[in-house]
Amino acid sequence: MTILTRSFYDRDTVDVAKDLLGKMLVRKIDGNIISGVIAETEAYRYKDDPASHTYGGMTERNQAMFGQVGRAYVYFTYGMHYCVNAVARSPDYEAGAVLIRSLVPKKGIDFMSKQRKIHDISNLTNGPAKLTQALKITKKEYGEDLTKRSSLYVTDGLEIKKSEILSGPRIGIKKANDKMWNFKII
DNA sequence: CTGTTGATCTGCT
DNA sequence: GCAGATCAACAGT
Repeated sequence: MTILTRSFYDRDTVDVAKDLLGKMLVRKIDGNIISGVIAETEAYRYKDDPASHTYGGMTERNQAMFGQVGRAYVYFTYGMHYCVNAVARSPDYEAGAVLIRSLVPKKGIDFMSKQRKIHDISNLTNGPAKLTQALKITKKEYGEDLTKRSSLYVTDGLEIKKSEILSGPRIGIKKANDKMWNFKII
């Protein structure tokens, strides 16, 4: 498995969201290797996207989305949940990131079960806040470099054909529902 | 400072 | 289907 290079994230946020489907998200922690195939993503941009955290400018919380591409943007929401994004945008664009919504567990299923305190594999990482809990991703991973063999990175995975990608409106948001920026594998 | 809202999940009805 | 957990950003006072 080869790690995706910085240039992979150096393109339009929506294109990167599509291309991340089928790739492997790898987490190294306490000597454990945990990995899963990315099965669902959402693109979030900037001024043309009222639903994005960055709409309205940079804040202390969202500054990672304005920073170097290929890094992790982790945010806290609803008082108890973390969600993880990969910073991605074309070079002439100010901000953007891809929310990783769902994984198919591959390695480290024992570790994930322990984190989530459940044994139902199909319920382990099928939601944005579930997968961060399963992979033990917190604000410590804010800004982690996904293009290096660090504690969190993304590698090559399955080949996904265009006909296998389903797009639709993003889930759980009320603004900008005309943007079909949710992508998943059939 | 105060009140509202939210890229969520769980558990109960 | 809906309440509850519980916090950061933001708009308003």
